[in-house]
Amino acid sequence: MTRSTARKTGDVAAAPGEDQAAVPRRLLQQATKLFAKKGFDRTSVQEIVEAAGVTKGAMYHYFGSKDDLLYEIYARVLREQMKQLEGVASSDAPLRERLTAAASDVVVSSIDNLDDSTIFLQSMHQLNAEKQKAVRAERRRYHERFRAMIEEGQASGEFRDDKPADVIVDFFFGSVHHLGSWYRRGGSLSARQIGDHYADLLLDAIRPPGRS
Amino acid sequence: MTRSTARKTGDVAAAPGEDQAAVPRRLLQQATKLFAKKGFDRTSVQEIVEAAGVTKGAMYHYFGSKDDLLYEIYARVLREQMKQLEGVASSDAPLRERLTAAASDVVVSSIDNLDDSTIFLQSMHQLNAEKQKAVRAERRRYHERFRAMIEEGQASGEFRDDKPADVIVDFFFGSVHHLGSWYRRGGSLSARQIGDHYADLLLDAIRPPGRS
Amino acid sequence: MTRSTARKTGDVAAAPGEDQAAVPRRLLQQATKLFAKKGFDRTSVQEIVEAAGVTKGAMYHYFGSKDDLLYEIYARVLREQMKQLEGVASSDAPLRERLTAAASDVVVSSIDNLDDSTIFLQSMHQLNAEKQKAVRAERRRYHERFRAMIEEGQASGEFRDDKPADVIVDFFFGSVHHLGSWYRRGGSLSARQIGDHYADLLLDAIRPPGRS
Amino acid sequence: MTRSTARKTGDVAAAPGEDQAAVPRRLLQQATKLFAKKGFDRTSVQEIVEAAGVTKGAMYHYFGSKDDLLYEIYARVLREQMKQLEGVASSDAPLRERLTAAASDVVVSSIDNLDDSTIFLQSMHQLNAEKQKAVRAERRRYHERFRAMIEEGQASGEFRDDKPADVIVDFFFGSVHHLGSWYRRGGSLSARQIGDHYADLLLDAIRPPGRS
DNA sequence: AATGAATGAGGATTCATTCAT
DNA sequence: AATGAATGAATCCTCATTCAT
Repeated sequence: MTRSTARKTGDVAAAPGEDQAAVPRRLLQQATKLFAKKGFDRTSVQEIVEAAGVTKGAMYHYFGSKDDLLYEIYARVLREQMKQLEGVASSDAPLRERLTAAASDVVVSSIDNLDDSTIFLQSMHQLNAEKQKAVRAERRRYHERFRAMIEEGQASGEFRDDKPADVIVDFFFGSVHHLGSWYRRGGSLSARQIGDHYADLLLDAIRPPGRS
Repeated sequence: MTRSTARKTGDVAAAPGEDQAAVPRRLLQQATKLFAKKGFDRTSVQEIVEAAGVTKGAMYHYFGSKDDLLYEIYARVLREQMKQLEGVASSDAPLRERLTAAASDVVVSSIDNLDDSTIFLQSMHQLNAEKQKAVRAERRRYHERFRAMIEEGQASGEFRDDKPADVIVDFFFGSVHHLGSWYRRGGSLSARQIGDHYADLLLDAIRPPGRS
Repeated sequence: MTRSTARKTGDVAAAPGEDQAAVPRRLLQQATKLFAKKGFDRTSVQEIVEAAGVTKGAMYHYFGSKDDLLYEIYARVLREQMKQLEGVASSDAPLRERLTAAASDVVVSSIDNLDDSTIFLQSMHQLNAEKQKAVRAERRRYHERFRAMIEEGQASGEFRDDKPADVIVDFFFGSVHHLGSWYRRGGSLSARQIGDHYADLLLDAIRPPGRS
Repeated sequence: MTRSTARKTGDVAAAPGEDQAAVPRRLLQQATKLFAKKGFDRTSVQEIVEAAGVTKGAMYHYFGSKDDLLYEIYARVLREQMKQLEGVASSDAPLRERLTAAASDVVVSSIDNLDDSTIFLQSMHQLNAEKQKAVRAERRRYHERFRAMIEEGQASGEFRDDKPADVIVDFFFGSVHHLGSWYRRGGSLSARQIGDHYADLLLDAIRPPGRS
């Protein structure tokens, strides 16, 4: 997402909305790319503003700090993934279908936004304490929503209940968060194929023992 | 100008604890602790040497750079896990037992060295290119050894073969590497219990479809 | 991020002397003085910025490195001497007059900027490879322009041709570059007197044998 | 000189004299090479002792400091050139022959020991004050001996006396000291050829005006 | 005569951030 | 809304030298 390639100013007076937004968005885009590539601490504010074609002053006009940039990146991803999960989880499809879709979707969206996944993996602990707490809280909400589906299946007997649901959730999201460390675009498997494989592995792993 | 293994002046008398430990070992210990807690980039050499009770000069006497410290930490973990895997994988137990043991063991050892796992997760990309390559190469060897067991089972029909073995390996090791981001000592589950759960989940995930 | 020529806030009022001078110029001035006095390696960036009354950050705002400072010093001298030489060499005075003037002028300008001469002598090899190459290239152009005059006279029979022109050039510029190591202001001879002596010595040294 | 290539220990007990001396000599040799190549400040004691195949302790056993090393290099060159000059200058050959020989010889010996020339040029000011004074004093004695010959000729009318003798001396030795900055072994001219050219240029430069 | 571990002071450089304009 | 000069603290690393053995 957020692909929005380089709209140059053009009509200065008219259409103010988009161009106005362009600077913060460009900053976020470039910051994402750079944080993913070099890590948060190894990326200087100077590099970010240069990549975005603005000056430092402009950046500090829109963002309070470098931390803020990272936080905004997280917040957006979190927001989107949460929205997606809620959509799927609360549909009235059968549980197995909902869980499969949720699992596959989060893989696909992680791959579509590989940079964000990478940053999540590597840079979260570099946020200041307060923001880190906020991110963790939001992530927990996400996990809880996901876990609820598993617990639902454990209660109904559809899923094995000899393993704590949160161990299963952490097991699965570990895999998901690590996609950035090995998945390379242009490989032989598409994002959706990986998503389906991962969803299958998860669903099969939690079949009740003795059931096919 | 590194290495200098084991000086041991002959049990000097008093203070048997940390102070006794050789300087390089103390440095590695403290660096591991700090890197895990604050991240590689956020940890200064000054902090490390203070924690280890030596001077900067001493550190640079034994290690060529801060990078080296990180590299040595990786190298040790990698070496140990590889040794462990080789022991288990080449035993003459049945395949499922071998894979179960290998999976459970790597979880247990990751938990026993939680700091190392955390560092692995967060800091590998901060190594310089050359060392990063060396670490990746070693890690690949490890994955390949693990994957060989899965392929063995796929060939014999013991494991499903509708998923590429390396997808399965990455799926599983994603989970393993993430232990550091959620497991807290003193929780309700022991390292071995987590290990067994993870091994079960893996083994069940790769049962051939339609088999219990 | 260098250059920033001439700010001049509008003659602020008091203190017309050094304080007024733009930051980059003050830095260059003090660096020249210090490099000449103590050598490039023995001069710390700290000393330079203190002498210039600015902070380290300010210096790195204008110059990419300590090397850059040295390079700029060279570049300015080289530029000026080249301009001077070109003016003299391409006039339509007789060859001997042109060469005499060029020789005398380069001595006078070396003495007028004794610090620069000293630095040239002592510090060029401390520049990084790339910049050193640039300086050498420029210096070679200078020497070639000078040599061309000598070759012109060798061709016309005005100067001896039993010695390679470039040996003569190196012979003479060795003397010139060494001025900084012995000439002291306030001695009995003025810069112009030295210049005339040196020019005479050169011109007489290259008279054709058997001619007064 | 000081070529003395690598006599390996061999007979340990016997012939103690030479091997004993070998360590300091090797240190001096390697230091000379390194100082010439990288400059005094850019050369670390570590590099020197490694090149010489000894340890730091050994070096500090023989030399009080890094400065000492540099000083010894100077002292040796100075001693040798002075001896050579005295030999030539006090012979009973005609003055012009003596001066020609002295000039040519100092060029040849500078080229034969190009490293020492380079060091002289670049590193003298990096000695501590006291040693620097000693070196300057010795060099002055050398110049004075050389100047005496010129003054002798000025008195007798053999050489021009419209230029101060010391200006002539500085003029000439500037050229000599700069040999290291342009002369490359393997060029088209031998050391002796350069020496003869330089001596000719000097002698012709100081002919009385109007005389061939 | 020689080792090599350890010191501790100092060096160049980077960087997030501020502020006058 | 935006600039860009300036800050100042922190960082990694180098090195000559010492000293117990």
